[in-house]
Amino acid sequence: MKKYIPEETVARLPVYHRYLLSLSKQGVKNISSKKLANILKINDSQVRKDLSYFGKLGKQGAGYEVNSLCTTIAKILKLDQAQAVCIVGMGSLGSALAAYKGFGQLGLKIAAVFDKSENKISHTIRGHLCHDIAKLAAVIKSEKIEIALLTVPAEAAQEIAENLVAAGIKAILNFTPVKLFVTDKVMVNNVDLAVELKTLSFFT
Amino acid sequence: MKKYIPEETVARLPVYHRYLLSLSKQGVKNISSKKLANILKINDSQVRKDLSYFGKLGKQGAGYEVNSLCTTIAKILKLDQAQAVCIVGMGSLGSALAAYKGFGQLGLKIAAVFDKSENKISHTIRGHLCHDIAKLAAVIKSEKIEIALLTVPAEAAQEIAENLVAAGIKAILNFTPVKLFVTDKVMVNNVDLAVELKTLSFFT
DNA sequence: CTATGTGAATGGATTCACAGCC
DNA sequence: GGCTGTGAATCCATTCACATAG
Repeated sequence: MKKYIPEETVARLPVYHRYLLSLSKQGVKNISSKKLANILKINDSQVRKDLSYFGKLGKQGAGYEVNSLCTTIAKILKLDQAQAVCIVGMGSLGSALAAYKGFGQLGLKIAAVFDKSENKISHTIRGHLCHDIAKLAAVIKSEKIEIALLTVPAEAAQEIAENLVAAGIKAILNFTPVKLFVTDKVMVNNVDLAVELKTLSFFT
Repeated sequence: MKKYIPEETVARLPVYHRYLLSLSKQGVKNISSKKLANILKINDSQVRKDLSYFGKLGKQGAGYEVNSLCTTIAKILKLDQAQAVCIVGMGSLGSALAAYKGFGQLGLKIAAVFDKSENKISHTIRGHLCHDIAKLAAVIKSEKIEIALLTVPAEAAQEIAENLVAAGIKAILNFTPVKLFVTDKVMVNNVDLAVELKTLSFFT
């Protein structure tokens, strides 16, 4: 078990988990790093090094036991814990996310959604009661929310991010095109469709 | 002008462009790599190195001229060209993307949308006539489409990606959780919400 | 003999540091 | 003085290669 784990490694864990789950359903008992790597089109020592950050999970000569590895990764990623998340900003993207069925499988639960608009507050959107964004801190604390999906307009992003941090949020998935400036104790991941699309068009 | 440009550099260009555009609107004439870097929370020599891949764009002692740099980046990213894109798979995500207003600003135009379902084909979805996915190749060729957004179910992803490549697509933005196996002449970028969310929950 | 776990080597992006120009 | 452009140095993830275990 190492102290420092590269973010790239953590980002591959969900991929390993997804494939191990399907192997498990197919009744496969064991798999080698080489086979796993071939399927995922990566290097086999990458698989071994990634997994070794979390202990000696395999058996020399035999490979990795599918079910137990799957469970171990699920624990590492806290897929067994039903973590509370909130969605801040109920525009078209926020609403679409609120309707996303996959949260449960990911060990996540939408515990609150927020907007500042009068005609959304206190209404139910995609099955979730919309709170006034002014009550962000109170709801985040009472619901013990640690992860926020930020889907507000760009102009509001930085200020609301600061409110989220002050309220005790530990991680933000930022869908706005703004580079958020927050303490590095808070993890920020960015999903920026415009960047993805523009980058692609360079390569055509 | 160098031969090889790191993908990371290309991914930062849209970010530079977005900020330069807002500076331009504010009437700012010049900016130094240091100021730009401070705003974007990156290193100033990173900014200079990135830009230097595309020529000597700045002036020593004076920095970069905002408007001309903005235009130069727009050209590099082909934002001035109205490239044709298609969306393959008109489920909830595909439909949400079809409704996205930002394509025009990005120099992109939705030239076609596809689905295989009888009750979508030949219907108009979010203002776009839905084509039969069986006619993928013909429409891609006639509309000169080079970029595809892939929003089909996971099971179908690899097969359809192969069809897209065969039809002459140059870049795929892959929203499915499947690692696509295609010739490396085709650029593939992945947007995987499940990976983003699971990665975040590790860090809480 | 098979396959893991890991130190060493590699490769590529980031950062430093400074020569050169305004 | 101020600031760019860039070779050199550094940092860090990936890959290699092998000692070790089953």
